[in-house]
Amino acid sequence: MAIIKVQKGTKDILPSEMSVWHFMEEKANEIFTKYGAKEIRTPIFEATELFARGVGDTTDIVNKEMYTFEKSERSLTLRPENTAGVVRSFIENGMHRLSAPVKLWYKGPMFRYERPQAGRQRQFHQVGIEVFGIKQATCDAEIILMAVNYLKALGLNDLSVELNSLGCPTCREEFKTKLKAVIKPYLNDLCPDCQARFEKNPLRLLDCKVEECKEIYAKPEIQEVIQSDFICEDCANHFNELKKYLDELNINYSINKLLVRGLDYYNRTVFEIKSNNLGSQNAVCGGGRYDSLVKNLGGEDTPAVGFAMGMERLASLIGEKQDNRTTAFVVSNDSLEAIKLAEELRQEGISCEFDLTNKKFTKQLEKASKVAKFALILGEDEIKSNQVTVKNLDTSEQKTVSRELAKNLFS
RNA sequence: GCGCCUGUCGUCAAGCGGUUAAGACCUCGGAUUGUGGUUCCGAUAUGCAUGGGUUCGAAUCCCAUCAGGCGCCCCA
Repeated sequence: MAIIKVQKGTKDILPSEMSVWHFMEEKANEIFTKYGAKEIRTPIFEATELFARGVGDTTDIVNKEMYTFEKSERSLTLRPENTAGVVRSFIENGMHRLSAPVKLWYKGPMFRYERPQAGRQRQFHQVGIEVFGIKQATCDAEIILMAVNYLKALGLNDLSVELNSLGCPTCREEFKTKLKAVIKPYLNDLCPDCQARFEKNPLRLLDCKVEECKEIYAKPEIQEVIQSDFICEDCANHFNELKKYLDELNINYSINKLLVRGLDYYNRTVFEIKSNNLGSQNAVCGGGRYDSLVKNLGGEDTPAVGFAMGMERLASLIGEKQDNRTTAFVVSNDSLEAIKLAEELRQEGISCEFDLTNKKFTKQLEKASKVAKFALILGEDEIKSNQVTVKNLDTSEQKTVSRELAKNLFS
């Protein structure tokens, strides 16, 4: 009979990898809590409309990557990202009445129907944070600080922060109009993708990888528009303030005018953190400001900033696997005494196993050396004298002591 | 959705049109019989992703499907 396999683009996270995942999750809790953030868990599926209105129905994520299904005449969708869900919860639970800022962090699985490749799956995990209620650039700075410090806490380096400002809807529209005007004469020479982008998302034209397109965008009159600081005075002030904070905080970053981000809700600050040790899917963190999303989803007008990180990508950078051996393994041919001793130790908080099949002594010791740090030898002599021999399986040192003292020897 | 590459035991693999489909690790059993991770024996693919072809003969060549990798698109 054919075996059933994991679905394309999904993966088991196996016991041998679990220490890395616990590490990422514990650090997230530890670091984000330091900044006053609280964890929130929202449902895996939401109304399809939430994502259409939230993420934006011109985006690829909504157009072709969602897992959508019908149930009882409702259209439901597995969340492709968690910002929309968190915003929904923020509105629904009246969190705008809480004292600002409201800082919410989350972790969990997301679903996108994409062609899998290295660093990209159909079910993947993100950790992220959303901060509501602050329009000042201090908040943008603090968000970036949180991201950088979290990555640092994971022991990651060789990362670069890229930053851009998209302006506000008003100045961005002006820029789009100008950009389209200079590019229009060359429209027929552009690649098919770019021709589609021209209407859909002109800002994305700029980072096309096709040579012919790059040549066109390199033309002086187009470069002039691209390099121009199109953003309005308010937006420019906001951006300058953010840069000042980052400079003072010694956070290295580079300005990337081509950094756009694919989700519709961003305005002003956008940023990405990339690793130089990944393949083409090298962004480990993406985020930015989204001042109109809460209002667009029916809430009070509330500014917000957030980011999300891909945990599989982080895990592949952390890499190292930790020792997940059981602490102790009871070696004894008296199963009853063995199970009793093992249970005593578990009550003391020590992880402990013993041989359930009552194999020969040498086999049990061999087994112990494979799965545990210490062997607890419990033979006839030890049982009689209420003692146990504790053997360190790495150093081969051993000591016979009373049962009460045995638990102090594991370290 | 598009382009290129790959698919042999749980894992890493040899194999290049005719072999009993190497080898290593892991796992399991045994020897040494209260001291393991060293050593020594032994077990483990009637099968080469799946389905079709070509051939006297296919893991080896061809086609399709599926899966994986890499790149594009997009994104974490």
